[in-house]
Amino acid sequence: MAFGQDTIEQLYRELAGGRHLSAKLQALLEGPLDSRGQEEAADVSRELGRVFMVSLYMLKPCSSSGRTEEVMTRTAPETRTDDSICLHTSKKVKRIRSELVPLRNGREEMVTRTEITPSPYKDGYQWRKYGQKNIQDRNYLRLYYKCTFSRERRCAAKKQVQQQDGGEPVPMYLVTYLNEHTCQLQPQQAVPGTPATAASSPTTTTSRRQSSSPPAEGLDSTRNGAGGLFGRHLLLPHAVGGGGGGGIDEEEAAIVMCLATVISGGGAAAAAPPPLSWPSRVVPAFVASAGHSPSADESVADEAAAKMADMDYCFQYDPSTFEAAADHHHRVLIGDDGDVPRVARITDTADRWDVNQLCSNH
DNA sequence: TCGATTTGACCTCT
DNA sequence: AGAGGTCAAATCGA
Repeated sequence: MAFGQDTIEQLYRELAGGRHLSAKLQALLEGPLDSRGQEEAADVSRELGRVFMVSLYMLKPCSSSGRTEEVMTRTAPETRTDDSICLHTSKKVKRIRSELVPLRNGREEMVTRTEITPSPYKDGYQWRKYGQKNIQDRNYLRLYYKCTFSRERRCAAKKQVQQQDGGEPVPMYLVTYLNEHTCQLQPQQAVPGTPATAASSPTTTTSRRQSSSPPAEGLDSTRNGAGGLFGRHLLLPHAVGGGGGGGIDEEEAAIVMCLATVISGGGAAAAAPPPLSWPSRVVPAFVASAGHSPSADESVADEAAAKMADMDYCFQYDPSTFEAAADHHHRVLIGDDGDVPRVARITDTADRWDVNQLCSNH
């Protein structure tokens, strides 16, 4: 899953454009639809389809390339620990992830961290391999490790290493850490290019003989030297907060859901996976009803701000989406979080407020 | 001899 | 029944 800054910016532009198209389409559908309007709506619809295609295309190759410098997260709450992505972080997902994860063997364990890394052994702990398994639809075996001190110190820490498919030229590995170390050993500060020794400092135990299993080849970072070139580990923030992940299908469903919510204008915001982390606090500045100059409406602002703060859902804000929201008879809440402007679109429905956040993380 | 890895069998869940 | 995770005897190398 490779998302360079350029890719994210391009993706953002696509989605922002799609959001604008959605508003345009909605406006067309709300008015009388003559033949010319139908034609225009069809054009907009086709363009929307293109936005989906481009966005999905931009996301798709990332799931298999395994090289990224960007923070990613999974969105599906299921417990599989395969690689899967969504662009942004969900507080809700994080909460789910931080709970105990029931594994297939009936036990419950805590996923404490997930990494995509070219050097899965450079984590500063000593591990003992206790098994490997062929996983369905995977080209490489999944390797299972326990903390070397699992017996003598009853350390429950485990990790799973899964080489990612299509990791050419540099193989990438999804490393899932289960349970915290209770062996009281501090992880070694990995020094790029410096092979760690088990005697002097805790690190992953390396095989002393040639392995017969394919995934072991090149896995040892002290052998392939990957640590020096690729010492940067890629954290999946959902998992930093704890949690497992979803499969590729779930991932794609989540991505489509994200995109669909953007395009649709977000009536189902509360049910959709949130892309970006929401600011720690929202200070409402004013509420502007569409078509009117900003007016003080503190009760609405307070209510909306409270709702926003309780939600995980936000998108990056840009003027076009803001205008699109305003154009469609929604109130717009503008707040700020320190020096970062926050914008939300508020839909006043019969029995509740729907607040769709459009925020800036610039 | 000791400790780590390998690998087939077993267990549990879906 | 199949899949994922774990166990433990066999194996290997220092």
